[in-house]
Amino acid sequence: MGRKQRYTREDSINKAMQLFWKKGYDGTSMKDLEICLDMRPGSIYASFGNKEHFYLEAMAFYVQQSISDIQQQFEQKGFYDGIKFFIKSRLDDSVTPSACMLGKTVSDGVPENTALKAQAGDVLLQFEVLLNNEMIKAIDKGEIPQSVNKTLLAKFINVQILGLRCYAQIAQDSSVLGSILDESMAAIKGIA
Amino acid sequence: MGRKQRYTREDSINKAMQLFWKKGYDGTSMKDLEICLDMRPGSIYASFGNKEHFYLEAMAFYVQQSISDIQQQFEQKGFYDGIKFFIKSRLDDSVTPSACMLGKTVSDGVPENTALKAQAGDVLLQFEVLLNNEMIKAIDKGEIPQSVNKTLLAKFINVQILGLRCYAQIAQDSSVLGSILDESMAAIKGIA
DNA sequence: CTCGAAATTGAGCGATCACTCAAGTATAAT
DNA sequence: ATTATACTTGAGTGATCGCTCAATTTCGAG
Repeated sequence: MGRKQRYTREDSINKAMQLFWKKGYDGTSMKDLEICLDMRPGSIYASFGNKEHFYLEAMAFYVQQSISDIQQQFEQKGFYDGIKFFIKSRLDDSVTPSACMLGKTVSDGVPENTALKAQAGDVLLQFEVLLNNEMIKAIDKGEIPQSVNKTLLAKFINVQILGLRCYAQIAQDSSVLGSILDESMAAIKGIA
Repeated sequence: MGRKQRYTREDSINKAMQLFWKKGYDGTSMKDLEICLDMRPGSIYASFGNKEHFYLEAMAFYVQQSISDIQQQFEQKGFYDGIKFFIKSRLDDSVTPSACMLGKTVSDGVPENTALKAQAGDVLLQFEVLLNNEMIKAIDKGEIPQSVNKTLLAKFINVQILGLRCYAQIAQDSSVLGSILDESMAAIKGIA
């Protein structure tokens, strides 16, 4: 009994994620979301609580997608090339923002919304754990030497991703981005 | 004749810069600025036009300070150590944000305020010209080899700075930041 | 067809936003 | 003192903000 849902939750979160990602937390108004989702305020609040909670869900969705994507890259291409093509696909993508949503969230002003920054920061650090685990697999396969400082390398990779994806926003052509990425990859391999 | 100024322009811009830098464009309200500067809206608008123009001036002030600072570092410490200590002093500074104001501006949402992003992006690219010129001096001094790809190295350095300063916002302790910076510096020297 | 449950709606709330401008105040020359 | 000028003031503008909730619509079960 009861009325049918007009919207699937996942589709709404996906659309909201893209908007939040592009325009940021403060830059996205509820009115923007109403238009983007074709939902009225009452429906949005019934489904997602408030704006902050909605952003948290959107960010969690972003993370889920990113993680499943990079793990797929690792399976297909190994450690180094997995990282390389994960980054490359984001630098080349012209429909979604090139910058990392987590990096943007961490940098985004408003110390009032500490919960958003805290979650973004936490997830960024969790990503290093994922990298750590993948390095262990790569060591088993002999792709990278056992001597590598895994913790440091994971952080260095994070810095490269944040830097490249931030820089991609101002880079003129994508071929130069490819060259910088090559240097970053060389530096990553140099640590091992 | 006429009334004396209660505020010096430079001091007001400096205070506004710190606020904008910390809270971002959207995150900073005119009310925030009124309190921070101890000025009433009329005075602010008479002196600085509107919020967007004020931000542009604050960003220009930020750039001016950064440039004079890094050039001083270059003079005192040479090319590599100049860069290293320029970054290090920003990573360690606990009073101003560790993130680069230009990077934050470029990442900040709101595609409406394209002027802000455009200026931030332009200045970031101009910074590469400054690095280029400094490399030429360093080549003359024999600090770096003539064979270096100056354009690429300048962009790579930009990526390192943006990445490190973004990451600094989530890093727990500063000693690990120093280690990552060391790796970045090794990578920079590796390109030459 | 009736009725209760589930889902959606949108007018409208108080608060805050960027911004304006007529009025007030302090200064130096006359 | 008077006056012209430079500077500051803050109440108030309409617009937009995040958000609420009583009313409406749409469904399945009886």
